[in-house]
Amino acid sequence: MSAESHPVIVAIVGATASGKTGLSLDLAERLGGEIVNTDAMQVYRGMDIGTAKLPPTERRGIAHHLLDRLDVTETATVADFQVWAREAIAEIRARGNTPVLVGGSALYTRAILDRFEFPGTDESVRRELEEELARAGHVALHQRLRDLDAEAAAKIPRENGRRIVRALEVIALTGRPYSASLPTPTYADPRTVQIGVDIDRPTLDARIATRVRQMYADGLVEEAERLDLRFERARTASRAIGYHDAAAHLGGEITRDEAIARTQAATRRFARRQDGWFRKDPRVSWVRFDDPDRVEHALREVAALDRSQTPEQGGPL
RNA sequence: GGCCAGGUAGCUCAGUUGGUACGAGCGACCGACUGAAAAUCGGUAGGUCGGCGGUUCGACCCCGCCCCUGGCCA
Repeated sequence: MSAESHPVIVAIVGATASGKTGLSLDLAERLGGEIVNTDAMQVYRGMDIGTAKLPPTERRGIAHHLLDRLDVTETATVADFQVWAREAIAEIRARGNTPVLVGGSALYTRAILDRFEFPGTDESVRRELEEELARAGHVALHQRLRDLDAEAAAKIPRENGRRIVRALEVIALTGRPYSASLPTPTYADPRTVQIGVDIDRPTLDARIATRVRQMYADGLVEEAERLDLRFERARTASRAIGYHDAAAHLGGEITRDEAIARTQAATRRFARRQDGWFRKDPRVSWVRFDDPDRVEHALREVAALDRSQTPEQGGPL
């Protein structure tokens, strides 16, 4: 297949509950697309209600990739996801279909779309640093980082133990300084378009409130009980919003209403953070969540890119 | 109706032995972000300290009355 006929990569971004899913299905239908999940938590099998995973019956016969890939006891990582997603995109394009990425994990999306390389990891190095963090505290570790890599230390807050540990890990592994800031966004494949779903906060907050209540009606508490996401056995999956609140209610620590309120608040905060990520990316084209012509607008963006790119510029990933 | 406890930031509560609140957590708002990212972390804005009178140089803290909340007794 020649480069110029390679379908454009489309990514739908935006806050949770903004309406990304519906738009992505419409676009996939119109473009001959397949969906690639870019949500860090929907990769887990069994985490359905709490992650608002689209049930198979509602997928309109469109292929969905990178859902249900891991057991909750496994650790999801951006680096793995980057590889999987790029493989999926290449396969979809090889079939002549358009990859439509959908999800709210901004770092995942950037890692897939942009030139973005991860320096590697080592379990024992990491564990040692984490133990040291717990033992000596973040001030001591930050001091050490400053001795080894003053530039990284200046960019990573002293209080952020997590990022300090990662910086020290990379330095230990590569012997080189750690780049503590994000690279200038550059698409790995120029034939990429990002569509953001724009929604006002009062409406978004109302949707989040409704969604969480619906999750409880649909059996989130039972799902949480079934999955048993204790941190010791589900290091990453246990961090998903909603499950610990449901578990706390299950354990009688808080009422159902308190659990719902907490999850709604956490989801709101999450949505704000997501929005911040996508808003500052100038490459995103925004469509209003309630614009009757949003699908047409999005299609126009894709078509515009198709026209403007020459074959030489648009190589496959 | 009587007694007790309490009314301090949007919420839950600290606190001042009378000298114009170091308030805290949560929330809200803004921001950072390269292998857990639905994570991790930083910053900012919010208070006539229930109301009205009194005592005092000065009261959120003392006195009186009133209103509200919870509990107990009738």
